[in-house]
Amino acid sequence: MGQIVSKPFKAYHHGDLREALIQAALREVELGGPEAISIKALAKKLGVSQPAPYRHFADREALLEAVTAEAFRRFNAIMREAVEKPSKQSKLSRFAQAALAFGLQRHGIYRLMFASRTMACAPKGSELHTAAMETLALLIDAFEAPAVGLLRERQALKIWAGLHGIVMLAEQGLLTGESAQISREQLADEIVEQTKLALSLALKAAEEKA
Amino acid sequence: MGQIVSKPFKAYHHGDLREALIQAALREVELGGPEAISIKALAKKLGVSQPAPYRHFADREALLEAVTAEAFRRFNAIMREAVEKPSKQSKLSRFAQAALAFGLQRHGIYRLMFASRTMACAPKGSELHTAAMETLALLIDAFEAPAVGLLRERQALKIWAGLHGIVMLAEQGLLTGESAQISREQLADEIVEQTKLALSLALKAAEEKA
DNA sequence: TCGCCAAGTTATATCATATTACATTATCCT
DNA sequence: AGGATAATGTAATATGATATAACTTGGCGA
Repeated sequence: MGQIVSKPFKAYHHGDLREALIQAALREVELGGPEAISIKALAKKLGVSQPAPYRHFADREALLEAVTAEAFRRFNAIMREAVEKPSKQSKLSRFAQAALAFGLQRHGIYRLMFASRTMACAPKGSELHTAAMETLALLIDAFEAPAVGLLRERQALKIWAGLHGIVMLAEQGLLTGESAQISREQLADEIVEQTKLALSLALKAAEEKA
Repeated sequence: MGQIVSKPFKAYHHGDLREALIQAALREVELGGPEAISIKALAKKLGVSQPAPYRHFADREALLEAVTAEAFRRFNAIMREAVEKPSKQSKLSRFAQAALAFGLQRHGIYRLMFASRTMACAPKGSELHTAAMETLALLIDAFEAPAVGLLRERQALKIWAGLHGIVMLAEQGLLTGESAQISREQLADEIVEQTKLALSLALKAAEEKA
């Protein structure tokens, strides 16, 4: 679509600066995380003046929001794909491994989505918050268990928290056990499995009551 | 000790600017997190010139490191106390609840310790990394189970990740389930319990093998 | 085609980090 | 005691980022 690339002699108008900013910012975030985004640097890299971006975004925070939204679009697509793709593992396990891989490999973007001021400030009904809740919905959906909504949701939150914790702690260098290195993937799998077990036990208990 | 307070007429020398900076910074962090620390603002608040802090810290990052170290000292003390204190709950549960409470109530400081660039950059043998590993050691210690070191460590890491995930997601506003609000404390307890269960099952399996 | 408006530009205000050169006090050594 | 010297403060300034104001350009519709 908006491939304006074929214009080396600088036109006064960029073509689609807004989109170009988002894409360039995403690249920066991937490397250095949210704090690596600098309006000034982006403008320079795109060959426009520093204030130009302010025509498209009220301030740095607004740009971050747009970038985060785009990041969520991509991330949720990847998660959806991971869950759909047929494999020997369970949907839940595939979701967990895909999320873990994304969080570790593209950690800058992951942090933007799940550990940034931008998200923390996003109010409950906002586009961003909704996008994040969509991720959660995918996770809940990946539970191939005949569980009541609320019970299943609780387990999903436990898994989400566990995965998030693994990603964040690993990147902080805090997941290194005493002696042996413990596989983060295996840790994630154990969390999935033990939570599945907890769910089935809770279901059995509820059944016996009835 | 260094209570220099009783000197309203400004002396040329502050008395103990280094310590004062750390304490003032801790207060700032408690409210606004790591990024709320501004050398300039701190200097102003303490009534010294902007460059004065640089006599005691090479740069902003160095100050953050010192603040983080102090934060860990306090946090680990609180965790130790929580584990020791006799109560009906298990040590592990007490640890979990205390850590959760700290992470939610003093979230700025928590982030400095467990989700800051400062910590991410701390090399493996550093004071900071060691302090964090001490926290993990306390958690492992709270496991009142006759488990082999490595197996117990794995479970501890799962719990740690789960707790960390709860704290971080909650503060991001992402722990809100669809309809009902789910207690974070209860969620933490469930993680502790299901991990305990996983440990006992793993022990039993290992026993049967022998 | 004329004029308007979206999207650029230059210039500038503000603020934070950090360095340099200078000033003052504390301390230590004879 | 007293003077050199190190420690700790200040003033002045460079650098780099966000953001705003006022001006300019050029595409597009009436």
